[in-house]
Amino acid sequence: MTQERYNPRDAEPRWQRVWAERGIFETKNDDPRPKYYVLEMFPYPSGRIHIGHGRNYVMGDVVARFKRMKGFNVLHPMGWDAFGLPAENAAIERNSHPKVWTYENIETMKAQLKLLGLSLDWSREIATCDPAYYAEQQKIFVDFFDKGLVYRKESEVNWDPVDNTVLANEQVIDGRGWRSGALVERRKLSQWFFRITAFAEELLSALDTLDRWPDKVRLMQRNWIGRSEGLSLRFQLDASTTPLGTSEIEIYTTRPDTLYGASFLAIAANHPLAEKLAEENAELAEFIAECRRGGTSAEAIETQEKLGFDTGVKAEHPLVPGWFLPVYVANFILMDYGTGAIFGCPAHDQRDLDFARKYGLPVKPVVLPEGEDPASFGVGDIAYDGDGTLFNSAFMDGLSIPDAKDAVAKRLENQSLGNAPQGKRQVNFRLRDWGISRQRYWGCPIPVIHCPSCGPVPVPKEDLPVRLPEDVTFDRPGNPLDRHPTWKHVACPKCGTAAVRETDTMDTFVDSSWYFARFASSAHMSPLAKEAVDHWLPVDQYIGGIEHAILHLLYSRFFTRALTACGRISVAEPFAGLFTQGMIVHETYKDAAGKWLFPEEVEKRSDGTAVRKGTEEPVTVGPPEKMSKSKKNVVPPEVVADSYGVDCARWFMLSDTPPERDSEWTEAGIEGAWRFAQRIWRLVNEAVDLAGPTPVAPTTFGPEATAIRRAAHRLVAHVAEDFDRLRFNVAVARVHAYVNGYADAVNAARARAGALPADEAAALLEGARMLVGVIAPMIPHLAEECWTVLGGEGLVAEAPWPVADAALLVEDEMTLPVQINGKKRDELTISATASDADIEKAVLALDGVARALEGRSPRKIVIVPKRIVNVVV
RNA sequence: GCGGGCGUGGCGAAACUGGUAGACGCAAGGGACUUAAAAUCCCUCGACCUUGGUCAUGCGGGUUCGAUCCCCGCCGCCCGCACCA
Repeated sequence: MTQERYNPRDAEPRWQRVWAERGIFETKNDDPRPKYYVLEMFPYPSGRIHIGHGRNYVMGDVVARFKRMKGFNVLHPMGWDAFGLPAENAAIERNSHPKVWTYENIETMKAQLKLLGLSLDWSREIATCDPAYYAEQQKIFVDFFDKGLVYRKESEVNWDPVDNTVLANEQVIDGRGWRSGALVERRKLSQWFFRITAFAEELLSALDTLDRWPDKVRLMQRNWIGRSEGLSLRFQLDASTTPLGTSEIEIYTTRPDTLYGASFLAIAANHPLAEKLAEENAELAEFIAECRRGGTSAEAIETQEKLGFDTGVKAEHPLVPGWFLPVYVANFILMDYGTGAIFGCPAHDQRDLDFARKYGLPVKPVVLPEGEDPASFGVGDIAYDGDGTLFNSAFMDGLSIPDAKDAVAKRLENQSLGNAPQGKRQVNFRLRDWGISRQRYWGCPIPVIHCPSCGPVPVPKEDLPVRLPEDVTFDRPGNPLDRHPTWKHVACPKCGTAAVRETDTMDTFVDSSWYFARFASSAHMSPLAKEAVDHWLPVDQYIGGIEHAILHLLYSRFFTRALTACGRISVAEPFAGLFTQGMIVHETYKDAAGKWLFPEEVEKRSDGTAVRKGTEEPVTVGPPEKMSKSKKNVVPPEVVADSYGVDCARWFMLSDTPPERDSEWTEAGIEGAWRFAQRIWRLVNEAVDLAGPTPVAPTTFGPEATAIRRAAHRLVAHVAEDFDRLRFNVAVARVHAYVNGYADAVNAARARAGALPADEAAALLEGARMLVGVIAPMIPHLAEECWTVLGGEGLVAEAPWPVADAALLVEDEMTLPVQINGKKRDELTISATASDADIEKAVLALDGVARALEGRSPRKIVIVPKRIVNVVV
């Protein structure tokens, strides 16, 4: 018999060739079987792939292969999120072109991905930087424009005053530009926005329909959208303290009930009133300039020291005539949220309290926690934001918080300021419209022409795409499109006068907000063919990193709605099922000089120390971290493919760690996978050897054969369940457990004198076939090899999922743990159909129970069906 | 700062989300086979007490016949925060 080792270096490329030659992963849109769309978030072509990228794709591949076996017409495509900042950085650093760099990376990474043996339909491959792709995106932009979903407004960017360029948030390090080191400031720019807030309510409420999304992601989106019900309220300003023309400030609050606890008003540094006041007030102007220092990110703004500036303006309390509150400009108030102005109630808001303490403002509690004495209750360093009853609040005294909110809203709705109600109930969202303008070259051009007489005019669809010019240089900072000698100069499509193109390009999140719909059309179809999109969407299983939980997924949900609103598609939600996988981490290594080393440069000693391979030079081993090029803790797929084979890598990636958690890549782990692969290969060969040529199917099975069959059928049923729930680590554990039992059966069969009875031979072969079917989605190459040995028909990649016989899954006996007062004292094995009375009787007869009872009589016996018995004394 | 998550043996974890805590794997130790090694196979493997117990799921409380799971309060680590993708 062939007891050679399984050789992945021979088998893996061979099977990959067979799959490719037969085109079995190329999906037809007109296939009558039920559809299943599985998609992993497409990669940014950053250079080279490492095994850490692979986990995502391998998990998707298991799903794709499993669903194929289950009889679905599976769509499993791949593409490239190819626009973005790193290509421009590479262009600057190595004086190459972003396009050249990007396509070189795509070529490399595609070859690497192919090594993994993924069942991808490469015929639908896309790259977002392909004009064929972004042409459609520009059409979508024009559709959105026509539908009123695009508009222009001013918003702030990170400005590097030395390089005179806009910086991304990640390019701002500790408030300074990453190249120039200059202090970054916020600067206003006119930019394009998608009106995502038009769908805020729906994006929120539809989260309830996404029952195959992780709760945590839905919660994050809910909080991000941040619907709140509150009151918008206008404060009259003391005319003697304000410049002409400003007589009021409008604020938004979700806590109007605390209005009697107000001690100040605060407005954003870029609030129109602040800017107007600054014209007359040099000190304030200086303060505002100070506020503008630093980046635009919420993180930067909210972690900086809270500062305020008393403008001298006084605002009259709407409920207490003659009570004036000071108006501050504060660096933590965001112009983008609400009205860019708040009233501060220090007793019941921590940020307001910190501010009040800093500037010596009064702190007056108006909500009394239950059980506190109104005479003595005070607030120290911690604001009270809990439940309670209103006090110190005139007509609201004694009311609950919700009742007080209602009462004060009613009062202010009926109170006039100017000719309008002073207060208005208002639903507010934290979600802001999506700014898509980027002052960069390597992105999709925004198809707009700015005409001096017509204003911004969308480029007519027949003139699309607006192509990126390729003759650009990156020898100085700024956007090459803007300084290109000819590209932007065009005639206005409306009136023909000399006009200029928009030189901003789109946020790369736009590219990834519809790519999943692009895959629905095969290569020769139009890029967003409605029929195809409506057929394939939603994606049945989407897999990607948790870092995309909010932005990418929310933008994609918006796009689906906006495209539907434009009549381009009819889809409610883009992703019916979502799974967020963890990263692969690896130890890091540094040599004596502190330089990072690749894992293959390091030799680990049995005493736990490590040295540089082939030397005595000590190496410092660091804790496992996310695989990254910069720290060199990466394992390239080629290295694995050339040694253990990619099946072992796939098996290892699926083993042990739950897929949503980070998983550590270790040499020992991959060795374990190798041993297991060899073990399967040996067992399958041995089973074929023992059972001989395909035996006649027996009609009855003896106890040995039945035991083998029970285990196999149970394996099939359990693993199918595990795959459906994406619990790959549990599936792997089940396969291990099964193989342990199967090996025992093979050993027993071998030890048996004489020929193997036909029923056992048949059971062994069935057990092997089922095993191979079950592992096929996970380690497809080895499975094909085993399938051949077992005489399976065709390819296992195209074989149906094995069918588990329900009759073999039921147990006729059960073993119940027996507890006394919640501690396990004994076990009871009894017929699975035993009644509670039978169980009770049998339990009391147990030795362990009698011993534990020590003559006492049980007070109560809790019987949980098929689970446990607890005797309470 | 705000929002979200995670925490179980030496290590990765499992436990059908209220019912035997530690399945399965890795590492380690012992043994068999071998001239030897590799490979393979068998056994041991949370801690503490000499059977049987006691203690153990980050820490401290609570609810329950029973808590890794639910509630309250801490500690530590990770992710996101709108121009990284």
